[in-house]
Amino acid sequence: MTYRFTSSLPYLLNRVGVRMGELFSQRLAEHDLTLPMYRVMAVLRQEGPQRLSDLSAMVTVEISTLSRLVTAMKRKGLVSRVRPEDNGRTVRIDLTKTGEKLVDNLMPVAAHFEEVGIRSFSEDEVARLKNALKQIHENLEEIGGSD
Amino acid sequence: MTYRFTSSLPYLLNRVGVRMGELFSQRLAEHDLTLPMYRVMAVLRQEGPQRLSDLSAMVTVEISTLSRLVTAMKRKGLVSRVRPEDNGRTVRIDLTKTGEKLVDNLMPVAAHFEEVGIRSFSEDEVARLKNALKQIHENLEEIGGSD
DNA sequence: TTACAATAATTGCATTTGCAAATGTTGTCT
DNA sequence: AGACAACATTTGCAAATGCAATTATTGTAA
Repeated sequence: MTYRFTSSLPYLLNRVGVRMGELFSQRLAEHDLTLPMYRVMAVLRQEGPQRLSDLSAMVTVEISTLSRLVTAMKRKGLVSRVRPEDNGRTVRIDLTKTGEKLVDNLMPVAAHFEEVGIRSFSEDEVARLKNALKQIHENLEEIGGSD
Repeated sequence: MTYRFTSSLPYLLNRVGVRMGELFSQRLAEHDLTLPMYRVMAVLRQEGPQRLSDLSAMVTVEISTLSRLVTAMKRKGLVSRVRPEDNGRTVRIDLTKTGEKLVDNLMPVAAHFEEVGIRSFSEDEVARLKNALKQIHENLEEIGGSD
């Protein structure tokens, strides 16, 4: 069985990922938002306030990039950035009311695009797909970049 | 049933996609290559010479970005860029012998990482997963960015 | 308590990216 | 043939990204 690049997992993943991102980004642009900004807000909405490094792991974005992104979001009034008095080297990022309202409006839009993508699938198939993606991620976590 | 961002398809897709990319990129760096460069080479290897715009669609990379990327790859001797005499507004990108050998060495490495990711799956499950990803892409293609 | 390692976040700088505008080429309509 | 639209690629420029170095704080061991 020969290896076909266009049937490889990274290729297929990247392709749908980029496509979904493009579609949603067009909507986000109407609110002067970028996809990474939305992701940050969505994580904060779901998980509550986070340290920068934890946020970085959750949204899969380089920490230095994220630091600057948070600065921009703070300027827009979407998040707050506080240094807790009990640990002055960390920073606590939280959603503002504005950010909260915004992300609450946007999540249904994201849900819609997802709906379009999986339109032709049964609930069971969707569940299997998502579990597979989680499992793959776990399998990949096991190798630290050495193997 | 409430919407969970971290269970959403875009999130899960992005997460594994980025992770796989990071792992493979480390290997590519040893050859002074980037992930987009590898993708270009892999597509050319599989599909043969391509016009820039076709290549752009295949690798899901902005055409202007790709134009510059091809320039860099040409400088490295990985690809050639020829303007066909029968159509002077297109450009024909092709792998050089060097590029061909390189990508032939790298594809097994890519296959290995894929293997690690799907280690715990049956062949049948993998096939279903890949079909699902193709199907989702098709479903998303149907909306041109308006809906 | 002082010195030093470890952790967390930010910043400098070079590279990459993406949009829009520009360039060059082919097709079409009169 | 001439004018103009459509297509394919490239380039200008501003914004985003990633790595390495820097700054600041906390933990630890003598």
